[in-house]
Amino acid sequence: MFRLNKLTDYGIVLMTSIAQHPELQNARDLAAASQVPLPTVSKLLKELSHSGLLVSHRGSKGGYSLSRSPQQISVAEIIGALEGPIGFTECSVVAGSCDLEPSCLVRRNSKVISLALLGALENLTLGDLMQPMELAGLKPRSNIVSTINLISGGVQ
Amino acid sequence: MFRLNKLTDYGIVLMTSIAQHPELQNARDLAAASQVPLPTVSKLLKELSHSGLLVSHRGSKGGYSLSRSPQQISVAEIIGALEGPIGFTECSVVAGSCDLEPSCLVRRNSKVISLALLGALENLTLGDLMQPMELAGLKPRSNIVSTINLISGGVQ
DNA sequence: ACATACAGAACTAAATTAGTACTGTATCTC
DNA sequence: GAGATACAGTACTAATTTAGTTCTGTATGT
Repeated sequence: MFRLNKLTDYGIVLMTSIAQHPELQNARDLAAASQVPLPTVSKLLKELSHSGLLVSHRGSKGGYSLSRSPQQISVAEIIGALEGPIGFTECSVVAGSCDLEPSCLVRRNSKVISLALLGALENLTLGDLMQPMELAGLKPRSNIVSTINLISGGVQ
Repeated sequence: MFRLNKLTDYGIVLMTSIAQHPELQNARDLAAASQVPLPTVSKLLKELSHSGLLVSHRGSKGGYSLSRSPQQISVAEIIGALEGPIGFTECSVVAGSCDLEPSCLVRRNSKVISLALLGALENLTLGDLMQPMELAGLKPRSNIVSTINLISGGVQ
C-alpha cells in the first residue's frame, strides 16, 4: 500500500496535538491523549526534536513545544524527519540505487513526479491540518499533473 | 521513505516497456530489457494480467500486451494492482484500522489528502510516462493543496 | 536533594517485501 | 498430433524494514 508508515502517522497526530495547546506538553500526557504507547511517543518526540521541529525542555514541568508556528511547519518536514526523503520511487531520491539507471526510460519522469509530490507536501502545513479541510472538485488533469507538462506539445 | 515499493516501480517500468512496442512481448524478453530477474518479472506480469491491465497469450509466440491504450491506463491503476490501495495514511484507506479513529482530529484531513493524491495519480497515465515530462513552476499552494480548501475561510 | 522528564543507544519481535521454485495447462509450430 | 514454448497458480524462503521496548545517563525545576 502506497502510504505513510504508522509511526509517521502517529508523529503527525502528535505534532497536531502539540500545536493545539499553547503550553508545554510532556511525553506522558501526549501518549495518554493520542493512545499511542509511551515508549513509542517518546521515541518519536526525540526524533522530531532532533530534526528541529520541536523544542524540548528537561526537568520537572518540562516537555515539548513547536519550534515554529504551525503555519511555518510543513507536512513534508514532518515526514522527512520521521521516515527520510519523500519521493515517488527510490531511484528518484537516492542516486545510484538502481543498476539500470542509465538505460531506464521512466526514471526521469519519476523524478518529475517526485518533485511535484514533494512540492505539494511542502505547501501543506500543520496549520492546515488543525482545521477541517475539504476537497475541491477534482478537475481532469489537475493536481500534480497540472504542474507537469509534456515537453512535446506541452503548454510550457 | 515515503515511496513506492521496488516491485511496483519495476511494474511501471515493465508496463511502459510493453506500451512502447506494438507487438507481443514475453516475460523473458522483458526481463532482459529491464534487467529485472525473470522470476520477478514473471510474477509481476501475472499480477498485472490478473488485474486486467495486461492481456496474456499462451503458447509459443505468446506474451503480453496492454488491454487498453496507454492513454487509458492510469498510474493509479498500476499501483493499485501491485500494492493495493493508495492513501496518505492507513486509517484513511482501511476503515477500522486504528483504535483511536473516533477521537482522532487528523483522520478526516488525512482522508482529504488521500483523495487528492489518488485523484492526481488517476489523472497521470502510461501515455504520459512514455514521453519526457517536465515540471512547471510550482506556485505557492498549488498541486494537491490547490484541490483542498479549508472549510473556514476557504475559497469553496 | 530529589523527583521529573528528556537524551541516547542498543536491542527484540513482528510484519512486510523481495525473490525463488515447482507443477500445471494452453497454444503455436512443424 | 508431438513437442517446445510460454503463461497460470501456488507455495515457500530469505532479506529487509518497521514497530515497539528497555535501560542508563543527564539536565532542570521545586
